[in-house]
Amino acid sequence: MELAAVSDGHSAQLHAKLIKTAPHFDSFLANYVLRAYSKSPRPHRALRLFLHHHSQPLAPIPDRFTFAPLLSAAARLGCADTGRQLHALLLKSSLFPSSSTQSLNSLIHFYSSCRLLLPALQVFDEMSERDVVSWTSAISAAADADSPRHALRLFDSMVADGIQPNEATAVAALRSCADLGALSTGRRIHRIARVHGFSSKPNVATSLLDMYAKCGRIDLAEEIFRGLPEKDVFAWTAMIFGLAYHERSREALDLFQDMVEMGVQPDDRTITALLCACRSKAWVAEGYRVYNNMHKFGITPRIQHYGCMVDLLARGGHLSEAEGFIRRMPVEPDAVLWRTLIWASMIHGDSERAERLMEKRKLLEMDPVDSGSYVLMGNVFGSLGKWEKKAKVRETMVKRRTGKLPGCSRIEVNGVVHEFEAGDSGHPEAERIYEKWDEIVERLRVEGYSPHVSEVLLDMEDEEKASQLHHHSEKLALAFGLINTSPEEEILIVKNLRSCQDCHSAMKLISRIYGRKIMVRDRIKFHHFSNGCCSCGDFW
DNA sequence: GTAGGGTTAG
Repeated sequence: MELAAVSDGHSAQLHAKLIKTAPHFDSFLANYVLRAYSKSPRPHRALRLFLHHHSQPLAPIPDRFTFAPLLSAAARLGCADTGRQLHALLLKSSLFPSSSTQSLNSLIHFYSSCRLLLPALQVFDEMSERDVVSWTSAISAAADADSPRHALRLFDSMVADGIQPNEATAVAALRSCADLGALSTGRRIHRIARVHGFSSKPNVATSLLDMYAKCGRIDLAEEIFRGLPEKDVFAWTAMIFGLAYHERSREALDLFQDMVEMGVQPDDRTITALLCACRSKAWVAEGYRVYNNMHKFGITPRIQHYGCMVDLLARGGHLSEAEGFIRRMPVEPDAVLWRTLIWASMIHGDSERAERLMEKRKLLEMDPVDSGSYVLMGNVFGSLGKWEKKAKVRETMVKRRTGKLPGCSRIEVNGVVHEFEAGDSGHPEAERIYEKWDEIVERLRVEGYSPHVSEVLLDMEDEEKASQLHHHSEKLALAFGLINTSPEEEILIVKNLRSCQDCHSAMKLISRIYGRKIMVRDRIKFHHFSNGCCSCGDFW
């Protein structure tokens, strides 16, 4: 009875009483309380109780059930140092290395929660015995740390090791497939889930729905959605996002109406999905309507909602309105938000505004590790013909060694995901890919295509600019796809940035010349290219 | 009496 109260985490008196009676506390009871605290709204109480025990002469002895709740509390609190100390304590304890699998599983999860992928994988690598939770924790860690290819490699190793995936494994692996656009791998996981009978569990079904939508099969996503007997906010939101991603904005907004009529309470992500639907069609009035109605659902706008609104206004050319919107919003704008407006200013030909915002906002100081700001600044200076300034930005970027990839494209062929960067020559088939692209360029030229050299904001000759454009990552991925897929197959390319003008024009023509259906998923929407046209109607 | 798990502005 009393312990049930502890699990609510609200009973301070009971906590004090438990601490006083510590000498009578055996390990079983102590672990029970630690577990209850770690799951409560105040997980730090678990850590405090453990520390208290540690200083007692008759303290309960830590056993194989003790570390998991502590590490889980440290993970929830994001206490990296506390978790590291627990790690050290665990290694020193008599529990290690025997009967430590569960504790080490929690340790993997702890490192992953603190965004420390390498230590998480190191713990996993050094484990003498791994169960399904160890594998799943490692796969989730990789998936969370933007290493979806690594996550899928781990998934394959797990299956090869004869460990059966469960629901949690499927969810983590499906998220990686969704990230990568790895449709055939996603389908394989769907089959596994069906065989094991958990494909209709709400969390798995939502992951499947999301995976199909992000892998270009919105039809299969809808099929799963329709088949769900109970649709919760996760399922509705994932479906609305999917429709928005595929530019079926009207249906996305209508689906939201259905959701509300069904009595399902939207959350802040549902609103984000709606705003994305409005943005992709440049529906300013609809966007404002969604934004102004948020409070009716008890939802306070957050930076992502402001971000969508600014993008909606700025991309539609309402630059001053977007800037005013940023100045009036009650939260501090971040680098992403300023970049959105600066980028839109540049593409709408207002490079002066772009430069003013950039310099005034000290963009590079806001987020010095994200290469996005450097690339954008370089582009703005390029558009103004300020080559020295552009060179200087580039120099700073190299000096600071910013980690993130500026642009890459991925394509799955025969169940394997291939990744390309601009000008990439690292792929084993690089030579064939470049030859293929030369052939494509020749056919494009016959059809009257000329490269959009004005898009290359570098101080160089047109010929060199054309060569730069030709080696954009999505073109390399496409050339690879054309070589390695059969003519009736639809090609899906996943890009981490927005589409560029030249690639967009080229994709349209290639879809006609080669008679292929090509899908490009960029940062914000799907482009379905077919017979010389794109579903986005050339607005993005 | 164990650990991990669905949608998320660019």
